[in-house]
Amino acid sequence: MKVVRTRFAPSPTGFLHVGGIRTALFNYLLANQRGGQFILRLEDTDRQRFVPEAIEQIVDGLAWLGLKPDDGFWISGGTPQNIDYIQSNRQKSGTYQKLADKLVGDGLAYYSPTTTKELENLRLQASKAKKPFLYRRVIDGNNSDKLLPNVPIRLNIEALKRTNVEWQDEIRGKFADSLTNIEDFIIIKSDGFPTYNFANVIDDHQMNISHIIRGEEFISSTGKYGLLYDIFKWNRPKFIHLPVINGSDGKKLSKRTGDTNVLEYRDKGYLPEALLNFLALLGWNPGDGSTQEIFSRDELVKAFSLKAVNKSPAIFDQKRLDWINGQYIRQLTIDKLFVLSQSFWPKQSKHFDDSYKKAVLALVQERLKFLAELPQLTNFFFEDLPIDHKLITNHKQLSKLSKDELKSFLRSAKQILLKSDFSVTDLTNKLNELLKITGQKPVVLFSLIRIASTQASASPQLADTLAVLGKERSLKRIESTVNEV
RNA sequence: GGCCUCAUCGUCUAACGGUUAGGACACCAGGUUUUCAUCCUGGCAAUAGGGGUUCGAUUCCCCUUGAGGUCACCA
Repeated sequence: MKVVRTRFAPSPTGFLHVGGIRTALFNYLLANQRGGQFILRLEDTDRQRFVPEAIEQIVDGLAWLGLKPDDGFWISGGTPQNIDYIQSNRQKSGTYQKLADKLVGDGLAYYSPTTTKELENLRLQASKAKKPFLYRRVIDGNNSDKLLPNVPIRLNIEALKRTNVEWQDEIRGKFADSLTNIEDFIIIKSDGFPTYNFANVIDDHQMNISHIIRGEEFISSTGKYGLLYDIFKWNRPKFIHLPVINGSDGKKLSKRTGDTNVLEYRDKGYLPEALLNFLALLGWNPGDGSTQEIFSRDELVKAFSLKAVNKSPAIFDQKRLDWINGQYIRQLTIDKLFVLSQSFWPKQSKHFDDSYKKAVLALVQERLKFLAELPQLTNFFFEDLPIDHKLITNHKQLSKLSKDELKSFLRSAKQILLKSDFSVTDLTNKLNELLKITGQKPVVLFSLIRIASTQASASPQLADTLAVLGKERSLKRIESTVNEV
């Protein structure tokens, strides 16, 4: 049985987005499930669009998600590793040129001197005539025999002496492309770099890749790759084309609809396991009738199967991601959550010790969807907010009360809380006593005390909140509200 | 336009050719002694349309429609 080797082969032209991560994830899952290897290769043959920072971003993104390759390019301690998995380095060593030369020698490829401008013209004419344009050797005329400098090399389709290519997709079945639809595509560009079409086939073969899992945008060019495998008499790997992930509008991901750098999810406080869980369920489902929604990394590895991968496109649903992330946050112990939350606390929290912060965290854990929400949910625990009169005037019941009534309730509250030891149980008892004494409903009294002690529109349970705030701070806030209300 | 892919609730999806078409997110309502949230209960909501095949079609076939991909010296 052949060893399973999958690869993720991004092009360093920009940041990694959710679609790329999902592709990486499925490659990772298959390799891990079959005890194989997951490889990272850098496809940097487009020198125009090359963005050096993208390399580090890709590695950072994968590292954050825990999708570390078993082999291939990586950066460790700032030092690039296995740089022979970078196509530009392989280009330098002549890997691609050698094979292209062989094809030229065999008459299966040729140097094509037709200029870009001439090409543009031909394409324009074809589109005017409503005919598809296909590049063929005759267009070059007699020039193609001469060895010219800085000229691209094209594959000679007619010299292949065949009419079609067949190939198989593991989840979509059989495909057959007529060669009348495949032009003499460029394999080596005029700058000497291979095109993706050429390099990916050579690399996948030389790197012993067994399964190619990539986006469905490659379906229409897979026939070309099949041709190349046949020309070189190489065994083909298995092809798997994943459905696209679209934005919330059902169209291609855009800035507005979720096309964000994965590192932004890290910076917003999404947990890598949650993002992975969410992405795994976009285009895949165990399909065994189970209704499981939350999968740990190990569970995904175990349950994953190519057979259960979907064919239809999925839409990126932020709310579902938030829900899954919330589930993961709730599963965490306070200590673990505390470690993860380090960079998300509001500024004023630096004046407080860890145990206080942990107590706060325990109260907000169940309402966090992502860690960046921490400041807005907890700021009143760390600083005395100015009195916000609207909290009372906009309140259904409180707005009906006079100032004197409000003051009197707050004074009673202060009096009775003064006698509390501020444990949650005692606070609960005292607050209940207060209800009896004043004869007020909880909705009135508790709302009032909550607003006075937090000045926030929402907070955790009253007794819990007061207990964490502590006696001194709570009473001081109630007192100042009495004065200003 | 040529070639190709896809089609179940708004969204992610389940359903050996036989189910009251299931679950989850979202939304709505109620409950858990205040709010927000969590949690619980309930509700709304789908097989794109038309033909076949079959005793029986979400499922198999064809057509239509719709959505998408691709037609680069980008990947």
